[in-house]
Amino acid sequence: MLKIYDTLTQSKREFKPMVSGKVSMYVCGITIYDHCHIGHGRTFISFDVIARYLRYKGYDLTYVRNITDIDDKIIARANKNGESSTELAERFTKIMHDDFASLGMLPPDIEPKATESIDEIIEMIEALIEKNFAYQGTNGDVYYHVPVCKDYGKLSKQNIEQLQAGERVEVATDKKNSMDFVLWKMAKPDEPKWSSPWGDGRPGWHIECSAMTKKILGNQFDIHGGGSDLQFPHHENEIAQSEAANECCFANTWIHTGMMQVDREKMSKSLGNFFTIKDVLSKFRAETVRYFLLSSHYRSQLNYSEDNLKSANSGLERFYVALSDLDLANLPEMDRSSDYVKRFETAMDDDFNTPEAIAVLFDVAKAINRSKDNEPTEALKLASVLVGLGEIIGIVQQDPQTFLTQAVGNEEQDNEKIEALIIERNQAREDKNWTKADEIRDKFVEMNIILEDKNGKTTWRRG
RNA sequence: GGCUGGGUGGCAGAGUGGCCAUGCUGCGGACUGCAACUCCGCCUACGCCGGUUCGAUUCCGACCCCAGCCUCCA
Repeated sequence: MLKIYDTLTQSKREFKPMVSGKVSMYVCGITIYDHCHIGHGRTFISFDVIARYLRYKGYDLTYVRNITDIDDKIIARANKNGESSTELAERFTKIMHDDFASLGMLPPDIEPKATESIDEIIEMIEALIEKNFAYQGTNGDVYYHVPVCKDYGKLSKQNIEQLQAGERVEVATDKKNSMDFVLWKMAKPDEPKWSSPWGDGRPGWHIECSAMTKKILGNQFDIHGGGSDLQFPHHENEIAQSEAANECCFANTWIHTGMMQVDREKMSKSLGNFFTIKDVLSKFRAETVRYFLLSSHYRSQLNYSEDNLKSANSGLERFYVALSDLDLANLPEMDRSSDYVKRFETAMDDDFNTPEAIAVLFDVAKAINRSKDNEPTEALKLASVLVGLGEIIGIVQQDPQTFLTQAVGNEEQDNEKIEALIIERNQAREDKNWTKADEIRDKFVEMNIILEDKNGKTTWRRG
């Protein structure tokens, strides 16, 4: 039985989709104007694993992840670069796709863009005005009037009075209430714009997600996710807009991921303490990064550090060392009734507990190592479990030798030279010239390469 | 100030009212020409103070500390 922690009710609840066997999931993607950093990677890898596991459980999943491709920051950056906001957004969308793919993420089923949903956005704003949840200010901007929403704050457990008490000084606007937020913003000269009943302009932040969920998944759907920093105000405002406009409950389960930290501080653009996915991939293998991101629970904060990445790499090597020397080409089907599989599923059923699930994989690896020499059939069966379970979370899918010998990040790939030196050393060993053999091995150490003499064969891997 | 989440062994990180987490590192042993890998074994834990209980790291209360949100944010 799958249980998911729901932010709205602050509890783990048994997951029951609205339509038996089908799941609709909407995840807030990014506002695209720059490179993605590893914090983005963390969130979307979490949802990648959630999507993979839902499918493994047999659900027919529709996974939607949007792109917000029009917003003040995009316009500002495009102006600075001397390109159009469309060009900027398209350029970085491509880069994002590459980055996400290199981390082993499967693409979402649908990836809607705000600029392709303007009609739906306008329709929803019209509905909100008609139902008296929104109004047009004297400057032409259209606002959502928060005090009209009687349960505003239910997701983030805030109430309006407290929020107003803590509000920061802001420039004068013609909002009726300081909590009111923009639905439609009038265009200034030379800004991108779409025509609307209120004048040429663009959608405010928040409304695009309400419009896109409705367009693609309907008024109500199973899962809505995103980073925990979106809980307030973004998701709170989505709820306010959608439930008012649709007169219907919005998402049934809310999933929020924990923030990546650097030196115990949130990684963010404004603090400048971020590492882009490309930065990290220049130093570590993509699979190591993925494993690192899954090695803590998706809801907890995760501290970025190179030591943690190195430790993650060592852990992953353990899996591949266990799999090496096995006839992986003839792997049997994974036996889903195996105890390991059951333990893995129990862990994942408990709010996608990947650290616990990975612990099961290490137990499988140990069992493989024990049986490798004397029970090859058993070892191969266990290997099928390791590879099969690894696939569900997107790790341990490479050829072991490839993983263990591939160059890391910026390292030079010089396998031929390595193989030649190994032959030279083995000749020395045959001649019982231990001094020379050890000298050659010292060279390898300098190259950060570890040799292993096993069963009369020498293999190597990068340390 | 309000609202959330959290404080576990050298590090990372799960979890549980009484029994092994797991990984990385370190130490001892087996294996090895020597190593490496692997296997076997070992080490130091549950922020602090009370309470409930036969028994609490796990439940309750107070306190201390950390992070996130309350501005754009994954």
